[in-house]
Amino acid sequence: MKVTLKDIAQQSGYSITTVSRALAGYSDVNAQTRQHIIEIANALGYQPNLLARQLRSQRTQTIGLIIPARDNGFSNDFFTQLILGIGDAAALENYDLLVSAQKPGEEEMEAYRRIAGGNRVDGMILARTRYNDPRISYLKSRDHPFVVFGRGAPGEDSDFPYIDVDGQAAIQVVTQHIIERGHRHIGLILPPPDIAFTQYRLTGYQQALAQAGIPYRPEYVVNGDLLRAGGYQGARQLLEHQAELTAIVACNDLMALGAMKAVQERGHQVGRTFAIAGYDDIPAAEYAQPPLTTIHQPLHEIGQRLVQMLIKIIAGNPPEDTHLLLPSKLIVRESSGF
Amino acid sequence: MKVTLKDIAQQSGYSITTVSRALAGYSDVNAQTRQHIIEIANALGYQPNLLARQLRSQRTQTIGLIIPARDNGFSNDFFTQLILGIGDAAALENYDLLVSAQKPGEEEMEAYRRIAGGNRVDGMILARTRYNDPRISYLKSRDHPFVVFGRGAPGEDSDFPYIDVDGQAAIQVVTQHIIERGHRHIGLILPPPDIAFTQYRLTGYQQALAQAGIPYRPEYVVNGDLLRAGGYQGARQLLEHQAELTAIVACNDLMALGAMKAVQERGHQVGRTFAIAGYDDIPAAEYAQPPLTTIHQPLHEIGQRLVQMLIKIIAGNPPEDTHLLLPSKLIVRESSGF
DNA sequence: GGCGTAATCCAAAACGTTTTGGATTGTTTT
DNA sequence: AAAACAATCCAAAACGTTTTGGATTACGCC
Repeated sequence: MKVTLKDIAQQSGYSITTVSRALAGYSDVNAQTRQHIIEIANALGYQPNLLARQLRSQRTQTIGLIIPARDNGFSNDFFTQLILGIGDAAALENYDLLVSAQKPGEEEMEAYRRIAGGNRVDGMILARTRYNDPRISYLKSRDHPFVVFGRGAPGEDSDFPYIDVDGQAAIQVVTQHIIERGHRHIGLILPPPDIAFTQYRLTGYQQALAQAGIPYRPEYVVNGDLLRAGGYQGARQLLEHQAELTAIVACNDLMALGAMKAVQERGHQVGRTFAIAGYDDIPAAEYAQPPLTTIHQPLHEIGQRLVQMLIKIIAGNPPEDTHLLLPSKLIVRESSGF
Repeated sequence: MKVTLKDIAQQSGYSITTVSRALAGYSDVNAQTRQHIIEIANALGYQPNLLARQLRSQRTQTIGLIIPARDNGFSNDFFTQLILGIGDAAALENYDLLVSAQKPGEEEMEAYRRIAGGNRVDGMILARTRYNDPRISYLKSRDHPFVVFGRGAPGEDSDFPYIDVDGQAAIQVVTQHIIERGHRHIGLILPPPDIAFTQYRLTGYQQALAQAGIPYRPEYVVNGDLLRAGGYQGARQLLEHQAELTAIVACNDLMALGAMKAVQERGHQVGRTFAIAGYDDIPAAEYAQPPLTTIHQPLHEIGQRLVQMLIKIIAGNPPEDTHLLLPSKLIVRESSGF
């Protein structure tokens, strides 16, 4: 049977209060008494009921995280990596993780209401910000602690705590790298337009072009679904209408791999006659043929920082700077040439 | 501020009991009253406090899962895939997931005690069984519902609910496939010996050899750490002392990829003069050069079945068969020859 | 003897639900 | 007119903690 404080109290002859305080280490209980109580607790295999403790103390030591359910059309590589980083960091701080898989949409909002509104967690971590994100408005309106991986889109005011990678700079750097390899006609495969970071990536691309004195041509830019299929289709579309292209930058690795296939099918030699670059540095990027030039984000570190920032916010002393922009790293591999 | 049943009771003039029963849909409350109460609840933005509900009703609608923290030396591809499967299935059944990242060892056991013993979850899912697994003994002794992905090792009695993939058959099939390609000197890179499934894999390998009339030679078998480095080292060791080898079967893809590197460094052409196969079908396997022949496990389906079985056990009516052995699939790619 | 102080203990309230076991009406049946 | 019944409501207990605000005792000091 479950053993409770009451059982220990009866067994030891002390009150529930004293047992509780003995086990919690308060100084107003006699050393011998405490010893005695601890022994009984161990003998009975006492484990505190965390629900009761949480209800009473109004703290859960838990962080909530809602991830997209599988069939949403997005790659999950990204989220699973993030979960690991968050999970590791949370464990170090003695927090657990409450995870719920939901499709974006009404069910997802319902999960936010249930988990955040239902007091199951002390704070939440969101990712992949969308335009006018209803999750953010909800949490803000409820005054529920949260941090976000990803700023709002350029137009929006991002007055919520976030950590982001400077995707604009990253795409600029990778585009610049492609330009340095001698390319002038460079296609771009963007994420869907409702994702908040899409605009930053486009701007980075435009900046690199401008810096090199290459005119920006909108017909070189398409949107993809962040999956391999989207990259494949996007690349085919580009190649069909813009035969002069000799390079493509894709906004994530899966799309880059899809694009690589389309480019190869068209007879180009990726890495020799055609350059391709991605973004994310997923494990498959390293093993692609040719290996994919890409942008590496420190996901594990990001997870840790998200947790640390959230915990400070929960504790009521948010860090001075709740808007963190982390740098990423260009990983040059063979797909962008030699 | 948080709005509770009490607030709705005051606002509406009814008692807390009636408010609770109205919202829960009991038939002993007048239709108009219910309507009125529901309206007030909505107006106030009422969200039930789940901690209180769980404490009172002794059900949490939550499944616990403890994953290895990052620096444990194992690949996490496997676990993250599993989390997604479990998360999706759990969401469908209206369960949430409580995840904690812990290094195997005393801290991990502590987490089991805290989470299972502390009433935070209705049941737990374990994976990667070890010899004489202390987690299993603990949960059994506590009578806490759980299911395991992975049987006990051959010698042990696996009298706990589990779902496993028939790794013995899988390795037999892949070894057989290599033999059919004409190889007679086939190395094997096993997982560490303390993992429960290691023995099954070895047996499958031996069976395939025996079936083909090839003598088993223990010097063809080494253990690796389930990481790329382990595969690399294992393969180097094999090649150094057993120069006659023309093929290597590795017990997971990461080790296979490491082995591939070692083999290539030695001047062999993988897929032509040398065959390599892995196990897991991680995303990188498809993109490896050459693409890796491997074993695909239906991880998403496994996650779903684990959840369904666990939920039945929690409800008190375990399914007839709590020992499920699922088949896997051989994925033939170029690394095993043409 | 009265008073302050320190050490040790505990009853009761509180966290926010759900459930139990009626209580109170009004209506129908005998 | 009494009895049975249906409809509607609710007070109080319970889940297992933590915390508040003392109570009790023993002791030293004036």
